[in-house]
Amino acid sequence: MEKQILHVDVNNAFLSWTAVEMLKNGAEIDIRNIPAIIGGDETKRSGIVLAKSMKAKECGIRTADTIYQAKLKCPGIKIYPSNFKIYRKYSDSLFKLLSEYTDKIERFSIDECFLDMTEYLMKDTLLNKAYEINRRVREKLGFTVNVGVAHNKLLAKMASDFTKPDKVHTLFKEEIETKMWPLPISELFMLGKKTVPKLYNMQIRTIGDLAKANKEVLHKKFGKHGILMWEYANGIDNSEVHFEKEKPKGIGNSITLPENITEIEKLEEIILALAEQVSFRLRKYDMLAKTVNVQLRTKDFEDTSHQKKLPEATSSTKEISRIAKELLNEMFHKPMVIRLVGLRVDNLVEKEQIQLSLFSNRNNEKQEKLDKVVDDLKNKYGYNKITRAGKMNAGDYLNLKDIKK
DNA sequence: TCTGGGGTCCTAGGACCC
DNA sequence: TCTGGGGTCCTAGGACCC
Repeated sequence: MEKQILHVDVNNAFLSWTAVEMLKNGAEIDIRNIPAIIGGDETKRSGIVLAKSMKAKECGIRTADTIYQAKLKCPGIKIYPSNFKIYRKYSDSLFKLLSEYTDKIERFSIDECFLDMTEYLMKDTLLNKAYEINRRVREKLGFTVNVGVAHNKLLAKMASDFTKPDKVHTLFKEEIETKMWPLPISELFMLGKKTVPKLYNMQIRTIGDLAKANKEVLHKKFGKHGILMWEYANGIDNSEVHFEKEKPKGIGNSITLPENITEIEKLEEIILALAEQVSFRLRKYDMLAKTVNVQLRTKDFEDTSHQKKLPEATSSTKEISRIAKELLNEMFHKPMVIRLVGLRVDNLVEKEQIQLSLFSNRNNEKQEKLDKVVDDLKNKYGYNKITRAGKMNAGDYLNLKDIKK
């Protein structure tokens, strides 16, 4: 049976949400109507554009531009800081409203949802629902969304990306040729900046070109990705709306350092702070990790990473930081100049499953209790207030405000 | 004061086993 | 004296997404 899918995409999410919040707090101006961006902090060397207003877009500003570039393109641009706590709040309000339409919602990202509306079989009914969602979000929540309507997720997502803002678009099978095939391949979901030039060299410029290209040639040249892009170009996507909450497959935190670091001792302090952060999040999910991974980025943007599989899954801060330090020492050699340090854990398993099948040892139990005491304090008084005694506060380097869910 | 941070999935090569 | 070959696990790196 054919599915009925909606894709709901918030227009300029971070900027719109900031605008709504500012208006609520009595602001005179609506930053959606002026050249404005949400940007990182240049003094912390995280100066990139996270979101832009339509007027900023007209200046040629793109997401992920540096703030520096944005100022060149549009002198006088207004810049506002990001605030993920607020984004979460508005994202939740959207999700709640959409939940009135179906339980089968997949939260694809903080500002995008897929809805499986297969219960609305009549095309007119489905379209009416799409328009109703579009209108009610605007009226009740104060920001706008695009809604894409189609028979699968890929086409719904492509549709919501057509003209913006505050629009409803359809992309049914019979519309693929006229609405999607003329678009440049760069518009196709999953075609990024590495693949697009390669396709250009093969004289494949539009999504239509790709749709008509030889599938086997693409397979040979791009592997699985080649098959995927050919299917997407032809509007083929049989994936389901994953409406059930999924456990994370990995958890990581990384930090671009305010200043480059050349001393391994300092890197170790950062690693410790990251380990506290990552293992805290891991324990919040009641999960254990089997793999620890450390990433370094040099001043020249060269990335390296080392990882290690553990003999036993763990969520202990001490254990994770111990492994991470080993990995760091493997990777680091003088005279490296480090810009970014990252720590992530992968191969996660649920704690319950492990504990049933393993003898727990005394030492682990003690460590677990210690971690729990610290976690409870952090949950009660806020993450930043509580740090391990002894060390200088490596957390000072880290931007910890966003990690609490 | 140029280039974030959090994810998922895939690939290729080496080790190891039968 | 001509070096199989398939399968799995692990690691490092890369591509893509928002």
